[in-house]
Amino acid sequence: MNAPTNMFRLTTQRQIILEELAKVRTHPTASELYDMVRKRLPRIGLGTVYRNLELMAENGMILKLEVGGTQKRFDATTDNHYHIRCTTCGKVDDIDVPVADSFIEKAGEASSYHILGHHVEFAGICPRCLNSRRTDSSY
Amino acid sequence: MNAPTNMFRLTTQRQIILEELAKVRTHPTASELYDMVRKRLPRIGLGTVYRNLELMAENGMILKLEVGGTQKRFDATTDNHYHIRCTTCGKVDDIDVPVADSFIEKAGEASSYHILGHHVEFAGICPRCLNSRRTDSSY
DNA sequence: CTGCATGCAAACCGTTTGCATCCCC
DNA sequence: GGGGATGCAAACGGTTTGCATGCAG
Repeated sequence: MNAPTNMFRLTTQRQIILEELAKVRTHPTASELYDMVRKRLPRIGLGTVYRNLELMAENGMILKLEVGGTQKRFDATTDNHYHIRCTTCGKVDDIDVPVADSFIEKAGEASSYHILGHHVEFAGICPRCLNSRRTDSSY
Repeated sequence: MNAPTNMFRLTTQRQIILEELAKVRTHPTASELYDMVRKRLPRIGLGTVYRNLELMAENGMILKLEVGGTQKRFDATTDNHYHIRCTTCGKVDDIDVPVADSFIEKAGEASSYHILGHHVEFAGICPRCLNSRRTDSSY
């Protein structure tokens, strides 16, 4: 048999979803991405976006971020890095805190699980939300 | 006015939900907890469980874990500690890796957010799932 | 021609909410 | 008696899925 053809086809939809995701640093949700993609492919279905994001995540082409909040978010940068989520507006940004690979080692010692990876999520309030909170004393 | 009465009443339902949650180390989902509570209060409604878990989380009596996976999980231990989630069966356990408070400091330097906290989640395969995988080479 | 991929819409599942009733203060 | 809490069921929002059609290889 020849070169494995089990790699999925790069259809127009897949290409554009990937392009739009790579364009932004904001880790959009599926429906945010849907809106972005729809500007270029008005007839695409939301199901197609979900299906392909799922597929690409399985293939390691993108990251599915299972962070807090109600919706899943997607990330075109696949190497491990940490995130910060605004507890007020829900936005998720990258944060430039060095990845602590030593964590994996410690986790291996501390647990009987077979460790696969780790993720750090900071919680905070983004500058924009901070600004609109001058009269609030709830933190 | 006298002592603030804005603390909610400790109804039977609330007490039992809290007790059942404190009993286990497994960070149950709302409906797992519902099943546990129902053994003692057969007529309790799922809505009541959700409502009270939400309330208790707001009051800092319990933790709402916004970890990966589709369902939220709850934790009666409120001090910061890290978790590990089995990517196969979805179970979430505590993991005894020391909390890196220095993270908060680094995050403050690295970001323009007002940092509130952080959470570390390890991913792995739990011993039980490892066992039922002898013939699998997918990792 | 054949099969994978798509668009569409309905189903699904976890969670939230409206409302009538209940119960504690 | 009054206000919060409950049980119940319906609504909700995000995600998944079934199916007929479309399109690339």
